[in-house]
Amino acid sequence: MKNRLADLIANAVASCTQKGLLPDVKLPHIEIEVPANPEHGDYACNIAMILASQAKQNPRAIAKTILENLVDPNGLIEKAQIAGPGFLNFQLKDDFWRQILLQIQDQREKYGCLNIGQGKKVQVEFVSANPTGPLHIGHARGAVVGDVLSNLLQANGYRVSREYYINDAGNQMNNLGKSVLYRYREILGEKIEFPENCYRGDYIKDISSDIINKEGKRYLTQAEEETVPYFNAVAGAVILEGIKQDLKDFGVTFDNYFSEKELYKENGVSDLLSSLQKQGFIYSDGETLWFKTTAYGDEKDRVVIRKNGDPTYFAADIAYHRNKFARGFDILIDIWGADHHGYMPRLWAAIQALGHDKDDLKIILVQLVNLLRAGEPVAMSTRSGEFVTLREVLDEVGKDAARYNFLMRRSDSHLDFDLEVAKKQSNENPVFYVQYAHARICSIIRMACERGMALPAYKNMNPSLLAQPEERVLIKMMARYPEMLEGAVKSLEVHRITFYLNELAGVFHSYYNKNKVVTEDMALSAARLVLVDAVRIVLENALKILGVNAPQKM
RNA sequence: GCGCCUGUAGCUCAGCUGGAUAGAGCAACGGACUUCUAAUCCGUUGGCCGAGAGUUCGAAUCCCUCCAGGCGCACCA
Repeated sequence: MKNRLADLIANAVASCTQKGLLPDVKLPHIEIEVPANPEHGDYACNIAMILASQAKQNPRAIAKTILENLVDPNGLIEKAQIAGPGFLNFQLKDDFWRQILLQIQDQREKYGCLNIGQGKKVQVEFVSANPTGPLHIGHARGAVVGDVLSNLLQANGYRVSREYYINDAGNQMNNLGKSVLYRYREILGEKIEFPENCYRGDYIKDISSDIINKEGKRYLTQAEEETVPYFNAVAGAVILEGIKQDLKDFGVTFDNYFSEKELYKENGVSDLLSSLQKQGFIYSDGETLWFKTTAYGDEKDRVVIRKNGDPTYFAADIAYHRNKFARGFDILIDIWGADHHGYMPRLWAAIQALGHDKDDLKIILVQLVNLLRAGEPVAMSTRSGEFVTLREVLDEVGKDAARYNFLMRRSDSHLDFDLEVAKKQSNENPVFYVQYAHARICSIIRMACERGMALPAYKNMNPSLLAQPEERVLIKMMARYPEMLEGAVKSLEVHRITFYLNELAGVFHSYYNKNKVVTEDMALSAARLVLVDAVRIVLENALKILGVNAPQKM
């Protein structure tokens, strides 16, 4: 829609320059926007003001020249005028707007989706929580953002792979094994003092008891160095299974779980280091190996091999990202908790050293979640075991409300998540507002069927009966859907979908309260049924991207 | 001390990448169910866009300087 108008204007400007009415100016990107004030028409363009300084002419005069040379072969434009400092305001023909309905009915679940990605391969890595404990509410936000972003890109022409990186090779796994062992001993009667770095949650006890039930007390006598690695493996596997199950119930699935351990097995880290060494990015200070990340703007160089000979987490992470690129992805997207932001410059430095563009790796920071219960903050810490798990949130507020809540803010703004509010089935909870709109439309269509009015095909209704101003507003709102999706894809901002949905649902509810869809007037009813069904389709399409259910009844 | 994020209505937040008179939701107040679902709608109240200077036709948006809050600044992950 916007694009077709932009083309007309571009042609008009070109023809003006050709005729010498305008100096030969460089044509800037033509911005078409939807004016906030409906009196300013359906679309507005600021081109005349942009050109004013280059052309050294009064913007209103330029606007006039452009309008005089505007050719509209398909008759889109009802009215065009110059306003304010030099805006071009356009009102499109009603017929043109009504064609949107045809398009929606025609494309159904595909309506709104554009082939922006053109088949590019993109990998989205998210969650990637250490398997040392169940997922908590902080992980949940990243999970939803990653999942919805993947859905969004997939719907718009990208080939998307979702991946979870399992940090199963670091110290924290040892601490996990130890924690299980200490609980094991404790249950079997020993008195234990827990070190600082051990995990205290009840899930550790469960794993310990389970080992006792299956294998008895034989690990009491075995040397700790032998037991811990085994307990690591057992606990890691149990916890990872739990994580997968929680995610699945949250509507989040992955194409691939990538193990850090596997990376080492395949010499990914040592290969990486030797190749960086050849390129001259590695130097030694006698005890440790350093990576010259300052060569690409990092504030200081980073250690890759420690004094004790072990590679750092960073070394493994570079190897991991090299591995990702080697798998043929055109774009990598990492979704991180905002507390890791300090890590970005060094990773960007690393991928540039590997010969990639900084833009090939997009990093989305998701701010931490302040968990509240009835306005009171809830303290959380994985080590102490005091946290609200994703499981508990799912059980308490449900999948749809939880997901929607995480999508109502830009990901880089802090989010207050109040359990009491989220589980209320009331107007404080916007997810129901949107779902209700969908259910209402389904209900109308059901009612129409009962009265013997099956949903008519678009071609069998008379679109010019949709003459109410609210109907025009609804149609314009639906016409904006593809534009909104495009913006969300380009900015990688999924919250825009939620805001759009709230607005669309609002416009519909308002229409519903003012106009009756199914009446004695068969022709009018048919037209309105097609209209509201189009709204239903758009709601359903958008909710599907959010991974939120679109109910037939509420 | 350095870096990143945030600061917009009483509260929680949008603001389409520089546009026209800054918008929603919640809260408060007043109205609308004999009606296709009142989980809804209609109306009213509410603003020095943290502060100051700058860039230009035009700034909540961009540059600079402050102020406040959050988060980082490991041979942890």
